[in-house]
Parts: sequence; structure tokens; C-alpha cells
Amino acid sequence: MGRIAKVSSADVARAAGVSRTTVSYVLNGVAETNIPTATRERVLTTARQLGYRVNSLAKGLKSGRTALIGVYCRVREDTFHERVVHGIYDICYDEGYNVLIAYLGTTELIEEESIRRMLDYNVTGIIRIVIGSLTNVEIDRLNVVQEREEVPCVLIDDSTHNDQFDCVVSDDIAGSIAAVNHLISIGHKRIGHVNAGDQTSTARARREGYYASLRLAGIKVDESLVRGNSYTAADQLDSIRSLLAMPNRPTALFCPNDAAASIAREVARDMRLSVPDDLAIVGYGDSDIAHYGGLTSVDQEPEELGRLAVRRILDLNETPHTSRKQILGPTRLVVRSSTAGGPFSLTGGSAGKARD
Amino acid sequence: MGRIAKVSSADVARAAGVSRTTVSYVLNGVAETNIPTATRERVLTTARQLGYRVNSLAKGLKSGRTALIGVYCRVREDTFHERVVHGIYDICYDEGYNVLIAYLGTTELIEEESIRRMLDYNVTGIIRIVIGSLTNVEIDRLNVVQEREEVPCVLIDDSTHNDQFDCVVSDDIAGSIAAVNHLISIGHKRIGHVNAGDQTSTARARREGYYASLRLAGIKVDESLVRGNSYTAADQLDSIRSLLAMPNRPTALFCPNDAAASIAREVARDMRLSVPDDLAIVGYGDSDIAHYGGLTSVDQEPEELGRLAVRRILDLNETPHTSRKQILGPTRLVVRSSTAGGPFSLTGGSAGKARD
DNA sequence: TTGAGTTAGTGACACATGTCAGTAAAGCTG
DNA sequence: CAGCTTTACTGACATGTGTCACTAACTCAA
Repeated sequence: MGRIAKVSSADVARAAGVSRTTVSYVLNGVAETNIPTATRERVLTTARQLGYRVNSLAKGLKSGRTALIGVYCRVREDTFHERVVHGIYDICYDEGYNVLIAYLGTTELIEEESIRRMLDYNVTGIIRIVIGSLTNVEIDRLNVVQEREEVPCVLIDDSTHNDQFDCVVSDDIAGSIAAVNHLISIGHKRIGHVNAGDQTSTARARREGYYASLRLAGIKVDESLVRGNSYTAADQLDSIRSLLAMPNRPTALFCPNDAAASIAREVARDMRLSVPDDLAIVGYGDSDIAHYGGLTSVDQEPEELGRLAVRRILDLNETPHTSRKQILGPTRLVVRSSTAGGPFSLTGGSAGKARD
Repeated sequence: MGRIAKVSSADVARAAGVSRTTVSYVLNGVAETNIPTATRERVLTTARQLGYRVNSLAKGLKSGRTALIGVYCRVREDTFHERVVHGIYDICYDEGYNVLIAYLGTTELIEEESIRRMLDYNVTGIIRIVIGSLTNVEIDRLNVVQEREEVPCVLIDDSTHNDQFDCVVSDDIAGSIAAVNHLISIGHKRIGHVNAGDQTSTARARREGYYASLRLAGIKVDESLVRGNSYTAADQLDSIRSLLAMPNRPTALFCPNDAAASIAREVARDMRLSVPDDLAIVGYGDSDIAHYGGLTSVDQEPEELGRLAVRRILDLNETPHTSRKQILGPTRLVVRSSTAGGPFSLTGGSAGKARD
């Protein structure tokens, strides 16, 4: 009934009739020592029989490093974080790592303390999922972690500081080009862009992709079709209303996130504009909003961003002093009824599934 | 440049001119030993000056328990998980705990191993976020954790096994009653329910709430208005189509999740039915789908479920042998345009915010 | 036979902590 | 001032590892 005493390597040693050192050598596969296969097998089988598991705390205490990876972000925003963390766990599981997570609020104090607590567990690395942009205080703090504590840090979804930190971002330019190319390919020429400003690297890249696509297609850029300067919903609502109020309004909108696309559709509904006939809409991120709302969108495959980040941490852990690297993740256009017409169906996209 | 050597309690002892034992007593506030305030202060200030932090690994190794709480779930489903984990972190932060997270796939092996890894770190407790229902294998495994390893377990969002496990669920009956009451209050009498079957406790409770609300209002239950028997999208699509194809079809639908509500709206659109005039729709969960799609929905406040679960774990940790408890979390009806009409606005609900 | 070299393995330390048992000094009491 | 109690503190052990340095036994060529 009571707690089962955990078996230690000493227990295994006793049962196998060897010293604890031998057990350790066998279990860690130390190459320099030559242990005959007979005893090696004997140790391994008794370890298995006793259900031995290495004590992660003791191991970490001794070695100064645990198989833990810390992940944190400020606040929840649609399903992006969660998909990233899912990808992070994928690789961590395969590599024998565990994931320590923190959801910070807006207070600086909490961030400081949360990072310290991760370091208290001697994590192998820290992944910061960035929404928006980092403050100077945050940058300094991460620099301390990286330089002084020598714990590798990787940023996800922000390449603004790619000179100071390793970062993993999805290829927003390629994704945006695919999105706008799609609109062009179904006949649109006046395509509006809900600009999200210069603050974030994602907003800059998505706008850049928009311009690039038009250029590639030989469509002259009309600057009056690019409006807005932040990701805030209020600003997006304003931009969309003003775009659709133009005398020769755009026939399609490329939005930098699904929230904006969703707002656009609601505004269109208010204006009695039919989607996609009067107005085609493309969002970005392939969130549940897009999946369930039938919005064409660009999937950033956040899981893959998470996987890439973990792999980078593990690389840095083996060869610490490589130069900073920016890694691009894939994107994928998911076409739905907001650009394609036709009746509603359940297919397409990977963002969401039914839950209870 | 190099790694800063971490300060140990021995360093503090040396600097303060006392023994390590004294440092330990002061820092842990051991009551039995009488340490004069002078030395106590001296120890505390030198600890602060040196930036001393207790080594969580050594502490955990010695005490057999770490300030870690393990959380795991099978797969991502809209934003529910993430909001729960956010709430979990809230309390964990306040109480000095860290959160270990695992996103399992569908393989049994991964679950077994993931739990074992958490136990390898001597976690204080394990929280299982249930989507759908538990298999017998899973139940057995959690029982082992709880009984043999004596690590408290709490289930979130499933009360089916409330005799064996502590669980935290949102009050689905109350939430459903509020939702259906709302439909009744705006004049609906023929209200359909997209039934999600008997497999999950949430589905049962939401259906029960539907019946209860009708009964309270004195509306006779028409069983032909209750269709479907699972949470799968295909089944829901069938049920909704069949409900809306009835000769005297319902004027309102109460759906057991937002995915179904979203499907209902798309089906209505295909049928040229106006929402909410021809058909009012209420979802459940207040996910991003609802928030951005203007769906009236019931917010389960998943953060609160997470908070309650952590508090329960901490309680169980202090007084282990209390009997199993089922804890109910609050719900909140969020009215939007799918039942209320009026132009689109940005207010209402807490599920989502704009992100980059 | 002897010295060198190999094989197979072990003892002991260090990591940072919590805590039990012990102890020297001081204070108090009769 | 002996004897007891209290104060203020410490030494030593235990937790489970990884690993360095060391050794006893054995092999083998000269």
C-alpha cells in the first residue's frame, strides 16, 4: 500500500553482484572502460527487472545540467503558443527531455523570477515564444541568461534581434507571397493589405511579401490600398472600414492575421457585401478562427517552429560557441470558402479538431 | 565572460561567519531552533547580497519532493488547454512551483513514459486535462501513480471517474441552463440540441442542462429536436442538417461546443437562413471561434479550472488522506450576434486577443 | 621467473541540501 | 559554586549520481 521505495543504482549493483561504479558505467555506456558483455548483460537485465530509473535530480545535481527545456511566453493568443509547445514536446520526448513551461503576465517581476526558477533547475536551454516584440529590459535579461549563465536561448516568431539571439521564424515572406499569388491567380487585381506596422518582424515580413507578390505579377502598387499600423483589433477595424469605404474599393483583402480577416468578414456582412464574390479575404496563421470560419489562411505550422527551436537548443548544447543563426520554418496556404466559394465542407487545414 | 559560479549555502555561511546548518535553519525558517535576530539578519542580508538561490535539484533530492507540478493532455483542441495551463501557472507561480508539461499523442507508450519522466523529477502532483474520456489503461495507470507512488492526481474536465480521482469540472449543467434560458428569454420555444452522446461527462451534463432549462420554463420536450451522439464534426454536421431539414425546424440551436455552432452557422448560410433571425445559435466553450465569429457561447473559464486543480493538489499534499472530491468551476454566458442581432462589434468575451 | 601490459573492476570524492544529535558557553538557582 | 537549563550554534550523515584514480588478478613474451 505505502509508497514503493525507488530503486537506486546501489540496489542494482547489489542485486547484480557488482559495484555501483560498474552499474553506472554500463548504464551510461562509458566507452573507455572495458566491461565484458557477460556482466554488462547481467547489469542491464537486473536493472530492467528491478525497474530501475535514474534519479533525474541526482543526475542533474551532479552534472550541473538537467534534461529540461524551459519555455515561456507572455500571454495566450489564439492557438499559436499551444501548437508551438506541442512541437517542442515532440522533440523533447524523442530526445529524453522534459518541458518546463511558464505563462507570464505583463509584469516584469514575474518574468525575471520565472526565468530564475527555470535556471534553478539547471535547464539545458530556454525558448521564448515572442508575441509582438521584446522590450529592452527583456533583451538584457535574455542576454544575461545566454552570456553569463551560458544557457542557450532561442526566440520563436521574432527575428528583430537575430544578431543577438538564435531565432526560429516561419517564412512570412514566402507565406505572404503564396497568399497574394492565390488572390491574383483567381483574378484579383485590386488587393488591399491590412498593414500591421513596423514594430514586429512578422508584420514587416508579411507586408514585404504582399509587395513582392504584386511586383512579381507586374501589378502596380497602390499605396492607398495599404492601411493600418498595428495588430490591435481597433486599428484593424478602422483600416478595414476605411478600405471598404473607398470609391473603388479593393476586391480582395490580405490580412496579416486571422483576427483581422474575421473582422473583415463581419464588416463585409454589415455592408451587405458577399464573401468571396464581392470581397475575397485571406488571413494569416490558420487558427481555429480560420478553420471553423472558412477563412483562407496561411498555416505557419507552429509545431515545426517548436521542433526547430528544440533542435537548435540541443545543437548549441553540444557546440556552444557557434554564431547566431536564424532558422526559417515552412508555411502552407490553406484555401477555404472566403476566397473559393462553394458550399461549406469539413476538409482542409489542420488547426483544430472538435473537442468536448 | 565565463559562467558565473552559483553561490551555495556554504558560500553564504562562509561570508556570514556561521555554519551551513545555521544558514539552512534561517533560510527555511525552522521554528524549533532559536537563532537571535542579529545573526538571522546577518545571514539574510549576506544571502541577498550574494544573490543566493537554493538549488532546487539538491533540495528535491534530499526531500524526495520538488516544487514541480506535472500537467499533461492528449492533443491540442481549440484554446481550452492553453487557458487551463495558464491558470495552472498563475497559482504555481504564486506558490513557488514550476510546471512540467507534456502533450501526448495517441500512443499508450508515450503516455506511460511521459508520466514516468514526471515522477523521475519527484513532482508534487499530476494534473490530467481530459478531452473526451479516459481508457481503462489510463485509469489503471493513474491509479498506480496515486496509490503506489502516492502522488496526488487531479482530472480536469471529466467527472466520470469522480469516485476514484479528484476532479475539477466546470458546472456544465448551470452553464447549459443559462444558455438555453437565454434563448427562451428572447422568445424561442422550439430549441434544438446537438447531442454529443453519453461517452463524456461534459456531453451528458450539457444535455441535462438543456432538458432542465426547458422543464423550468414549462416547455414540453420534443425528443425529435435532440439529435446526434458524439463530438465528431461529421456526426454534428449530420445532426444539424437533419435538424434544419425538419418540416417545422427549430428556431434556435443549443450546441455542446463552438465547433458545432460554427458548423451550424455555415449550414444555415448554405440554406440561406439568416442568423440570428431565422436561426439563433449558441455554442459552448467561448473559444476563439465564438469570439471572432460572433457566436453566443458559454465561457468555461478554463483558467479557473486550472487554478482550482493546483489548489487541490497543494491541499492533498498537505493532508494526503482526504476522500475524493469533485470541484465545480464557474461558467459565464457571453451573448454575441448569433443570438442577439445588431452590427458587429469588438466587445464581449475574453477568449482571444489579436496577435501577430 | 619476472616485468610489463591488459582485463575487470572498485573506493572514494563531489554535487547542494535538510536535519539529527551533540556541545560549548552562558545564565540561573539554591 | 555545583548543577541544571537555556542559548546559539555546529559536525556529520544521507540523498543518488558521475567519474577519477587506483588495484588485484591474469596474460604473455623474454
